[in-house]
Formats: sequence, C-alpha cells, structure tokens
Amino acid sequence: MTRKLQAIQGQDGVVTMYCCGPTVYRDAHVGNLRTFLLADLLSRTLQMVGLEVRLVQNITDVGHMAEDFSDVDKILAESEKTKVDPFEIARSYESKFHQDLALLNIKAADSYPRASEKMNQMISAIEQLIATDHAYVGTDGSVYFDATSFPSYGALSGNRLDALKPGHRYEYSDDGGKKFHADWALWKLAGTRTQMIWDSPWGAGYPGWHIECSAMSIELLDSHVDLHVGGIDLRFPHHENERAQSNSITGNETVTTWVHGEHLLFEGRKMSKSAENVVLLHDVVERGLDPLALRFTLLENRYRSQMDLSWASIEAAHVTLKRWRQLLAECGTDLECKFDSEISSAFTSDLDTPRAMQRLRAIEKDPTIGALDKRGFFLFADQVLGLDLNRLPESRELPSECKELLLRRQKARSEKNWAESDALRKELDDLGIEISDGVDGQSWQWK
RNA sequence: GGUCGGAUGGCCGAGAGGCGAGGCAAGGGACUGCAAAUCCCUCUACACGGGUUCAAAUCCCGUUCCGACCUCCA
Repeated sequence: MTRKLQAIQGQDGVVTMYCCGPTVYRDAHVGNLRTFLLADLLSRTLQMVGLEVRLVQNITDVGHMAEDFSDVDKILAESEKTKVDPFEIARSYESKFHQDLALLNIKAADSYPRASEKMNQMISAIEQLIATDHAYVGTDGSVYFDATSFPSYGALSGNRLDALKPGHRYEYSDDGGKKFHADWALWKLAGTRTQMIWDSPWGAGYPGWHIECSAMSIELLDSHVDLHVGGIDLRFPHHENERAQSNSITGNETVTTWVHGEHLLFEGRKMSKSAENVVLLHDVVERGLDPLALRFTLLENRYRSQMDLSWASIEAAHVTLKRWRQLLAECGTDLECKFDSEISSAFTSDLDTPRAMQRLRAIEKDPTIGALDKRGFFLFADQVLGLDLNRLPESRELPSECKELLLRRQKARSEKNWAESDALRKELDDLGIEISDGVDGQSWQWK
C-alpha cells in the first residue's frame, strides 16, 4: 500500500480483478458507466499483453439502497408504490445494466454475484470478524466493525482515524449502537422492515454495504485481488472499510492495487439529480448517436482526471468514429492486427488512452503508411479501445420511397432544376439519408 | 478544520526541462450549380510573484482562485 503507481503482476499469468457496482435501485448513468469502462479497459489491456483476467463484478441488490441522507430504501419504496416485488424491481435494473454494458462494448465479467445470494458468505465473514475481536454486537443489537482494531485504517484514503470527526452533516439514526463514530455496520437488524431481510445469528436483518465486497472477493477470487476498481467516491469509506474487513479476515493485504476512476461532470457540473444533468446511455441513443461515440469521448480523457462531458463532445466523437470506420472499410478486409509500440505503450502506461487516440489520428493522416498497415494499426488499437472500428457502414436496405426520391433528384439535377434538387435533398435528409454530389453524380449513405 | 487534486488559446483538452499535441468552434481558400463531406491555410496559451538552470508550461518556494473526499454516491 503505497498510494503510488505500481506495475500489475498477477500470478502464473492470471490477474484477478474486482469491480464495485452497480447498485440496482435506479438506472446507471454515464458516469457510473465510465467506471465500468475503466475495468473493461484494464482487462483488455492485460489481455493484450498476454495475461489472463478473472473479473468479478458484484450486483448490490440489497442493503445499500438509499440515495440521499433520508435512509429510505429506494427499492422498498418503489415496491410499496408499484406493488411489484422488490427483487423483481432490482432484477429489471440489473438487466438494463447489462444492456448498457453491451451497448458500450464492455466485455462481460466472469461472474456477477448478487449480494442477496451471498448471505451465507457474508454472515460467516461477520462471524469470523466477531471471533477475532474486529467486530462486536452493539447496544442496539446490530453488528459493527471496530475501526480501532485495524491499525492501518486510513492508509488507502489518506484519512487518519483521529482526524475523522463525528459526521457533522448527519448521523445514521440506526447507528446509535456503535462504540466509536468511525465504526460501521456489518449487520443491521430488521427493525420495522419485513421485506429483503434474512435470518442471522444476531436476528433477522440485512447486511451492511461494505461487507458484500469483502465476502465476494474472498470467496470468488481465492482471497486475493490483484486489481480492485471503483469510482473515486468509493475510496472512502467503502474501500477503506472493505480493506479493513478483508485484511482482518485473510490476515494479508488482500488487494494489491486499487484503481479509482475520477468523476464525470456534465456540462461543468457533477452529474446529479438535483443538478438535473443526469445522462443515461439511453439518452445518447435517443439523440441518434452511436453509443460507442460515448465510449470514444470517454477514451479521449484519462481515467483519473475529472472530465467534463458535453453533447458537443459526443457529437464530435460520433462523426470521427464514422470516419474511422469508413477509412478501415476502404483499406480492405484483412483482419490481421499490426503491432504499434506507441499505442501499446500508451495503454500500458497507466492506461493513457488519449495518447493512443492521438496516435491513431496521426496514423490516419500519415501518407507514408499503406492501407493495409493503417488498417492493421487501427485493428490493433481497437482490441483495447473496443470501438468496433471494423464495423461496416450501415447497409440497411433503402426503402422504395427513398429510391424514388433519389431517382427524381438525379433527374432534376440532370435538368439543372436546382430548386427541386435541393428540396429533394432536404426531404431525404429528414429520412436519415445523407446526399453527397461528386463528379460521378450523387451518392448517399445512412446518417 | 483535515486530506488530496487542479489552474494551458473562443471552448475541450495532452504535455517527458530544450524542435508550438490534438480536437471542436471560428475565419480564409480549393472543390461544388449550391451545399455536405474532404483537403489546405490562419489565429494561439501556459493563474500570479519569486527561485533553480545555459534553458521552465514542466522542477522548488510562496500567493490567489477552483474542485474532490471527510461516514449518501461510479
């Protein structure tokens, strides 16, 4: 634990990765997706250099479902309102999450364990922590982790236990049973809840948020995580607490490297409900933009810099993406990748995707590079970029109505009836067809 | 108050002490019936004050401003 850049190693050619999220009480917005993309880019880069990756990403479908300080469980509230089973609601958000990943070309993880299905593992993790005096049953009957029992608490986030003041912003009303303000709940008693609760040695209730990641990574990745990914806001308290729990259970430094993705802003402000600037992938698609144009834009910024997203930047990416695909199509059909050391080292240098993108722009313009090589370099980069650069321009069948319009325009042009020709161009444009007039007459393509 | 990041042209953004990243927008030109697309050209910056150095956007010190996290969050 150094808080410095370090090389990723893994064991026997296998790297174990764990990525936090999502919480399935609402749609994942593009900021959430940026973090999941980070895990994908890391995984693709490791595979590029010949390592095998085992990636686990948890689905938080219970226990950590409050969006603000109100402590209202979003799923239970929605269930109350719509009379739909809470697990059904969680599953529907979960399936939307998978759809979003697919649209962004994020490769599927090896497993997506659900918190609700790992109760036994969490309960036995908590039992172990109690047995080793890292946890205790509070005066309210809930179980808490004893922060002072873990000497290096704070090493990950840079916080010091003695500098962490009792939250002046608010305090959990149900955390009254703690001994120390920095302690956190491992198991919360059900109280008035009747749904999404489980039996445990301490009574019916539900797990605290942080314990699921410890329990799952220990079980599914054999007690060792080479690379742990999450958003910057999870560094504290979530990852700090997870580290304390996991290390207390395994007796080792469970996670070798923590990687945190920075926040995404939208048009200058942090994406949030109150700022009314939450953007979903669905919104991108609805504007007629390729979802991979979002991926493109995200790749043009370093993962650990705060980035300001805007519609203008996605639209610009959409155009460039189309141009690159066109370029590749013109350069043949060969599927051979061609190694480029600059691109490769950009990826392996702390995931410098902007530099890789810049290199591609240079290759695109370079007249001394032949078509086959150009194609090869782009395909090589696309292994990590995941932009479907080899996708052919859309070949959707032209409706007869449009064919008719095209013929009429051709005729108008031959008669130099420019007014008619321009009107028809506009009409076709509205139908999603882009016209260009060259020396060989008019040609068209889908926008 | 504690901890950690930032500040680069109209905008977004890379920058490895030493040949002005790149993109978007804008303007001009080529091409075009006119457009679109494409190509060419143009404009141009390192928050402020010191210091180190032959040489600083880059390293050091100070100042100002902005942001993030400090028990909700990707």
